[in-house]
Parts: sequence; C-alpha cells; structure tokens
Amino acid sequence: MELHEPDLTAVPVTAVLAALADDVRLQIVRALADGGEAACGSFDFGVSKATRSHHLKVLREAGLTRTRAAGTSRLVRLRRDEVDTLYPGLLDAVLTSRPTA
Amino acid sequence: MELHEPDLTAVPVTAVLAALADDVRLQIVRALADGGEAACGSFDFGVSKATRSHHLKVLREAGLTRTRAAGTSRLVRLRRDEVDTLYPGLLDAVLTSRPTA
DNA sequence: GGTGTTGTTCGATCGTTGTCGAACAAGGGT
DNA sequence: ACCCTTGTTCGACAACGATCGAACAACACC
Repeated sequence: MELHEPDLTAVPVTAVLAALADDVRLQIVRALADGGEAACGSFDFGVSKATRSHHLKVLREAGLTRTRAAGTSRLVRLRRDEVDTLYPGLLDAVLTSRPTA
Repeated sequence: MELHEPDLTAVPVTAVLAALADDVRLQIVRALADGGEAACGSFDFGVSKATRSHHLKVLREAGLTRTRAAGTSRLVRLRRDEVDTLYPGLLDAVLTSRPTA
C-alpha cells in the first residue's frame, strides 16, 4: 500500500486548515498531541471505521500525520515538529482551545 | 440591518478554521492584516459581489472581522487582538505562509 | 424625485465532503 | 488451513458550501 505523505510545504494552507476544521479530525489530532503513536482503531469517536479511515487519510494527505504499519495495525503520529516549523503556533492555538467549544 | 458579530469564545474552533480554509477568504484576511479598514468592494478577487458578500459574512460570523456602516459602504476590519488572545499564533501562522501555496 | 453606487438576500446549480455498509486485503494466532 | 482482527476501498447518499445572476434595500448626490 502506497502511503501518500506529502511534504508539508507542498500542501496549500487552505488544505491544512480544512483538515483541521472537522470535529472528528480535531479529536484525533488532540489524541496525538502528546507525541505518541496510536493505532487507527483507538480513535473511536462514534463513527464507523470507514469514516475513521477517511479522516486519517485526510490528515495524512494534509501533511499532518505519518503512518507506519505494525502487524495488522497502523500506527499514526502527529508531524508536530514539521508543522510547528512551517506554521508556528498553529497547532498550539488549536490544541489548547477547549474541546467542544 | 442586524450585524451578527459573535463573541469569539462562542464560536467553535472548527468554524474559525473552516472560515480560514478558503482561498478567497484568506486573501481578504491578508488584505486586512495591516489592521486597517477596507470597504467590501475593495476585495476584488475575481468573484461576484454576491460571493464576496457571502465570504465576508462567513468571516464575520466566525468572529474574525467587524463591520461598520459608512455611507453606502461597509468598512471591515480584522479582530486581530481578540483572535490573537484566544488563538495565539493562529493568524500569524496563516498570514506568514506564502500565498498561493 | 430620480439616478447611481454599494451591499445584501434569494433561488438555483454544482462540486465537495462526511457518512455508512459491504466487500476486500493483509497479518496474526491457533 | 481457518478464522479473527485491523484497515482500506468502493458505491451510494445526504448535507454542505462556493458560485452566480437577479432582485431588493439603503444611502448619497444632483
């Protein structure tokens, strides 16, 4: 399986913002904010696994996450350093905002 | 005319991000980044005035801009301080990104 | 009052996207 | 080999949103 993980600089800002402008995806990003890895299945936010897979794809193709295979699972992690370098303050601003605002 | 300018804290983060996740609106925000006021008509980015009015409404209702009447015109300005207080780094991150990325 | 300028609103269209179930693929375990 | 778990992909559907032209409203100015 080809994992499409673009260079962040190649992703339009609007695409990055659009990727973050969704409740489910924001919850995923929040869950990854500690820098750790998590399996796709660990993000159970009341959506089907098809939908979850879709959201993870959006985040990945926006250059926000990296994914690696581990057995039958896939481990996802936030590309925190790269995002912070290109958009300093963006993740902090989004992550420190109270959930379900 | 009732101008709907919500308290920023009452706007979901996703709505703020969604408001910024559009090329036309991002151009508007960039044009207002210097802190000045501008008439709606000054944002001529190749869209009709109906579309422009729609985008300004989205920005206003996301709590990102304020609008005041001035004759037949309406002057728009960015709510920079408030946004920076609630989402420090967000506007900077977005505004310093190279346009047409 | 009439005309022109500036914006907003309405209705319609059309592409995008969030959502699901079902089918499929790849591994691990017994 | 078989099955179960984990994800992805494929249609389909519904909701949303960007866009436009046209109609309307508010104001200024002559």
